[in-house]
Amino acid sequence: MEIEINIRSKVPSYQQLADQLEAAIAAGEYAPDEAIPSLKQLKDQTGLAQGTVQHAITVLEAKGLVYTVRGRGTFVTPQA
Amino acid sequence: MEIEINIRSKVPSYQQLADQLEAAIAAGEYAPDEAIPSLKQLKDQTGLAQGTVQHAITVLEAKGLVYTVRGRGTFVTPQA
DNA sequence: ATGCATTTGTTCGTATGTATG
DNA sequence: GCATACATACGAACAAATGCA
Repeated sequence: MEIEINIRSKVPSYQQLADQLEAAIAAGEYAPDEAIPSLKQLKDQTGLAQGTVQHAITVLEAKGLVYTVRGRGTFVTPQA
Repeated sequence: MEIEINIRSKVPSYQQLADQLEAAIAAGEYAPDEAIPSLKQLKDQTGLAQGTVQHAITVLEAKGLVYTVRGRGTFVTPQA
C-alpha cells in the first residue's frame, strides 16, 4: 500500500498513519486475520520513528480494528 | 499520594503507574473534575521519563477515568 | 535444544510544538 | 511575554515472543 505522511499538517503523523491504515483495511486491502506491514516496514516506508508507528497501531487496536501478537505481527480483526 | 514503581516487576512501569492512579481515584483521593498531579510532578515523584508517564495517562483516558485539557491538566471524570 | 532473524513491547532522554492562564 | 502543562516525535537501546533452520 501507499502511505504519505505530511509533516507540515496539523494532524499528527501517528494519526495520519492510523487513518490511512484504517482506510486500507476498510478498502479490503488486507483480509481478516491477514497481517498488515510490520513496524519496520512501516517505519521504512513512512520515515517515521518506530515509536510513532507503534502509536498509530495502538490507536487502531483501541478501535478494535486490529489485534497484535508479539513476535508475529498485527492482524486485521475479523468482522464479528 | 504515594507512588511506588518496581523496576524489576514484570508489569510495565506505565501500567503500574496507571494502576496506582486508578486506585487513588477509586479511593476518592481526587474529587471529580479535580486535577491529578501534573506530568512533571509524576515524573519527578516516580523517576520515570515523561513519555512513560504520559503513556500511563493515556491508558486512564482510554478507560474513561480521566480527561485532559492541554495547558491545564488532567482531571477525574465525574460519574455519569 | 540451540541459535538466529523477525517482530512487537517498553523505556529513556531530549527537543520542540501548542494551549492555558 | 512568561510560566506551566500537555502533545508529538525522534533515535536509541534492550526485552520478550515467535517461528524457522
